Amino acid sequence: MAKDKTNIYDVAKKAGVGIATVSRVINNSENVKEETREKIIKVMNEMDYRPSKVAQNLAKQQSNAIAVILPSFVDHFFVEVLKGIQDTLEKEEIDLILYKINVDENRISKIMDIVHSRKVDGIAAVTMNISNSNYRELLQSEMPVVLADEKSKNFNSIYFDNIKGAEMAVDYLVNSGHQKIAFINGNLEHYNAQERLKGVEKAIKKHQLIIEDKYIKASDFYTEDGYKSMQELLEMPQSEWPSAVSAASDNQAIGALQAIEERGLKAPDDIALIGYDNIELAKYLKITTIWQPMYKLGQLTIEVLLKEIKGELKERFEKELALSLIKRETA
Amino acid sequence: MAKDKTNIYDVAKKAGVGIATVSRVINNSENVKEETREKIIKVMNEMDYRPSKVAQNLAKQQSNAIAVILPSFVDHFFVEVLKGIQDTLEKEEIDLILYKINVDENRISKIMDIVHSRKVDGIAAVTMNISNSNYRELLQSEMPVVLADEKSKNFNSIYFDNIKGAEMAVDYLVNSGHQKIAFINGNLEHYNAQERLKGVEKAIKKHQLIIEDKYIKASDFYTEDGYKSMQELLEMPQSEWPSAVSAASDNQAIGALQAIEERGLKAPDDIALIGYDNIELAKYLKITTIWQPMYKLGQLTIEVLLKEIKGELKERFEKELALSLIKRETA
DNA sequence: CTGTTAGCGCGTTCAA
DNA sequence: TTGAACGCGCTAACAG
Repeated sequence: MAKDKTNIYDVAKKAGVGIATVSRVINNSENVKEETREKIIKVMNEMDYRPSKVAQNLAKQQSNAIAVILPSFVDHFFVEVLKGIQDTLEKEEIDLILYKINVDENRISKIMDIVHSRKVDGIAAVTMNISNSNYRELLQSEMPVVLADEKSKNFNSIYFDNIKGAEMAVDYLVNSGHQKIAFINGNLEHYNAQERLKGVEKAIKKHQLIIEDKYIKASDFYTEDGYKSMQELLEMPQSEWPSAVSAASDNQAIGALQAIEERGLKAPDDIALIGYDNIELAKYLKITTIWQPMYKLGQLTIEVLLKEIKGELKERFEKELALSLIKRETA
Repeated sequence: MAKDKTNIYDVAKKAGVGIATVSRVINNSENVKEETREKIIKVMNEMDYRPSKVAQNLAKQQSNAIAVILPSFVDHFFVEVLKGIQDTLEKEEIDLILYKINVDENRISKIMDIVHSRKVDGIAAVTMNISNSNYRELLQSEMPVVLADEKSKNFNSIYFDNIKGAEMAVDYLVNSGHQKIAFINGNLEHYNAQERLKGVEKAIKKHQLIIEDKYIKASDFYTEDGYKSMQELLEMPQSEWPSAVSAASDNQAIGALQAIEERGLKAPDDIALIGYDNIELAKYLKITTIWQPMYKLGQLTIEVLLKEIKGELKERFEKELALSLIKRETA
């Protein structure tokens, strides 16, 4: 195979200098005579030469790229986080390699694959629940890591208080006069779902109410899950219907809303409904919800990761992002 | 800096073989005695060795990664395309590097940066309007490229018929009895917007109607643009209001819907509204729209790109994906 | 200021 | 079946 890409030797030869000097101008080193620099730049342009990132990576032992690991591309929550990530990354000259790891896969193992590939300088893992697994290997690898949407004592982490969020939702419903409240939760394998259940129970207890098991649903965080759960609720005799429903995600709330409207009912008149996340859809569907600042989560995650990569982070970073209730029309 | 990563030499030494043999088992070469292979695998596991992708890339002159270039992370259109891309890529062991190129940037130049970086084996460029620019350099680079949402005679391309789509929308409105139709277009710098305008004009002419300039708006494809355009329309005397509006994107349609409802009006009773794209939001907001199969676009794009990379594509690939009208409640 | 040389970690002939 | 040696393209001492 004839070599077709011009390399640093070609440039050096044509410019009549050594490759080190060419390398110096590539890397904007100070110690190059202005005259020489200009000449080399001229030659590089003539030959349309650009250094091979791959070779640079190998030599420098760094890649100018980070990995972003997501559990899903479907969920608007993650899309919003991704926006924050991308916008922040755009300012730097750093590539974004996107990985999706499904819930049923061995997360740590997959992440270690990424670590060992040397393709990235750091990893942002979103909602990966690493902390409960055998993360030692990852820790020891000394790869810069930031966990987003997950609290951790061992890694940098930026997270929300799920207990508080769920509690806020129920508080709001109770303060609006509701007593019979149902909770449509996500999959309890998710730590976030467990926490939110705790928050609901805490609030219920605080208000000296009780919540029967039949009012607690748990499937997954998606729209269809919310739809089904709401249907089940509405299949009960009307006298047993909850007067308000709290969903663990806006996606579920949207599904629930569908189920409500299909019955000819309305939120909040017949059944009040509150979501969780504040995805864009919630705004247009006017769903009252708990706002998790996802964009900011992505933004901050990258800022911290970049600092860690540059060695500017002196100690483990840990931060809780504040939640807030967005009052709209469904509750 | 002490070397901390175990490399192929470490493995070879510990296993008492040459690095070539280790390399052979890494790459599943046939010509290795079973006994030797097992021993090497054992050692690799013990040392938790994994080959450096970067070094492999440099040696093999390929990267097992592709670039996906998008104009935006915000737009649901692109998110949907991205889903199709990711799902298709997931089956292969190929990394996805995401690039965003803004409209005001020199696209070809940016793309050539990616080409020369050697970080990817192929490029999927979505809605990049490469064909009108000076693409020769890209063509000559022989980098596998697929253009998505853009028709091209020089690159593999998968696209929609924008003229037909806009025409379908207007046809539908006219057939529903509307005569005074407004068109909220995207930025005319986009080829797609130009085409859609043509489609509208074609349909109007076909039905022997006329469309006054004041009924043709052009800003950008986003929600706020649709909102503003609709506001302008509604600022005219009520007698001059269009009875139906066709928007060039669902985002615009959503904004337009907002403007309509804020005035206490309803679609379709007061003003009929049809969108374009069929993003998820449109479904929940019950917006009648023209469906561009975005997911399929992403899927097919990657399939073609992978074939091209593998050298299985004998000739330039070109395909138009069919549009369809999704009737819902706003028109 | 500049050139030589030795890596970076792996793939791949070419002999053996 | 195997191993030695060279090449991939570039960076980083080191010497000059």
